[in-house]
Amino acid sequence: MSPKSSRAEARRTRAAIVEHGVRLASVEGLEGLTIGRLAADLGMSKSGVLGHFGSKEGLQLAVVDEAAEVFGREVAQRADGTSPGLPRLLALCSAWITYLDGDDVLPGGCFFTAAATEFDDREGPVRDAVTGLSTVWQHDLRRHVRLAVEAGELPGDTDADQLVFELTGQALALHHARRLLRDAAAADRARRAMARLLGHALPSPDRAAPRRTPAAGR
Amino acid sequence: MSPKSSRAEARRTRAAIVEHGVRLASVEGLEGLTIGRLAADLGMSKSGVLGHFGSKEGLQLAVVDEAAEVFGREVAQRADGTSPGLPRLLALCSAWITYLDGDDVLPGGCFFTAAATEFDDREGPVRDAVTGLSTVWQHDLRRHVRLAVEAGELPGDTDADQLVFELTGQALALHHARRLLRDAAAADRARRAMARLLGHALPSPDRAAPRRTPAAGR
DNA sequence: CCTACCGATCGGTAGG
DNA sequence: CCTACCGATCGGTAGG
Repeated sequence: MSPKSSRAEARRTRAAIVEHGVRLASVEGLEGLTIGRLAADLGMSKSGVLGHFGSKEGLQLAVVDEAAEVFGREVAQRADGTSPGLPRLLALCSAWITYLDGDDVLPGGCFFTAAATEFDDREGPVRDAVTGLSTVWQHDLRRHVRLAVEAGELPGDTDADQLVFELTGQALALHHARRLLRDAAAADRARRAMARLLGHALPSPDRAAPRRTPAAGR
Repeated sequence: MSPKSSRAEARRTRAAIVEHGVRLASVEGLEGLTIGRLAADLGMSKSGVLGHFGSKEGLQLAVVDEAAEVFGREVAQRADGTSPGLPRLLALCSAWITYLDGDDVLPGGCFFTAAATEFDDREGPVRDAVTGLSTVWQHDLRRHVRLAVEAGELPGDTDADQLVFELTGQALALHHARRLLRDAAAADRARRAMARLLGHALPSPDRAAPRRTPAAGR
């Protein structure tokens, strides 16, 4: 009866499931995410939810994809207007800290930090997806470290892998201090640590991703 | 019929449950740890297991306590023979890295790294226990940082909280790289990062905790 | 420490 | 997308 495409409606339903799923999973974990809870929250039947994914593992994989989109939107894309190399690296780290410190994106904080420890002892497609996205992010950071070295913005003897390892450590320490220990100073500590590692101050959170030239600024 | 004290037997049974529980929880998580699985693995009935703890939460708390003992034995106590201040700090960090890098202590790696992200969004006694033990460990490290500063072994303007934050980050980065990404170079990276933060090389893993003076060495 | 049991919920299927 | 259902397992209790 409805003139609207049922496929479009199905797509929207699926999107709603996945969006709520990533929120639930950020709190309860990917394994603690249940089809029944998801169905109840969305006013659907369990089989209505499951039909979009085939199995719980299919649902988990869709949620990991959605989490990657959230991370891309909240971190990677916020540095889009900056030049490759050190400026991009500083903008990425600043956005990363803002994302990890914030309460407004996902209720349980960074999905990947939680999924990493939850799945590091398992095998299978979900673990592989989490690992793959972590690797992509590290490669992204390393690429800009190398560009910064080539441009003379970082010392010539910089060990790119080591630097990315240590930056990642500060992000993980921020998650730990902010969410487990509820330390409000954690973001400042991470910011200071990363700035020292990079030899340059990080841009302030509010202006992390200027889309135009600084001439437009105050 | 048995002349042995049934209380002593009950204590041994409880210890066996808790020891296996911490191993299971290091892999499956504290929430993924189930009474039924524990009972099956130990050849007991579920109620036989549950009787020792009253509830799943009681079991979880006992497992957290056991994990603290494992950490104390594998890390803190390995530095017992060193002098307070910088030598202790270096020995603690070296033992910490060895523990995080190893596969021989718990099958799922460091219990607390996993429990921290699993429980940071929950409330209740289990979360409080995990948080408390993390805090105690950080205070322990900070104490030796301060002693090192007072002894002139670290610069006078050292920010002890900041240094502990950054050391923790390297430990977390090691867990992430070693267990999720299966990077065999992770321990070396953490070792290098911590050595730079402390301005001194870490003692080698095998001699992390000499009980006597170096004169006894080779 | 056991057997026997409880209601609730799990992931998933049949059939529409 | 639904109802109706499946066997398995969850944490926990009664009673011994």
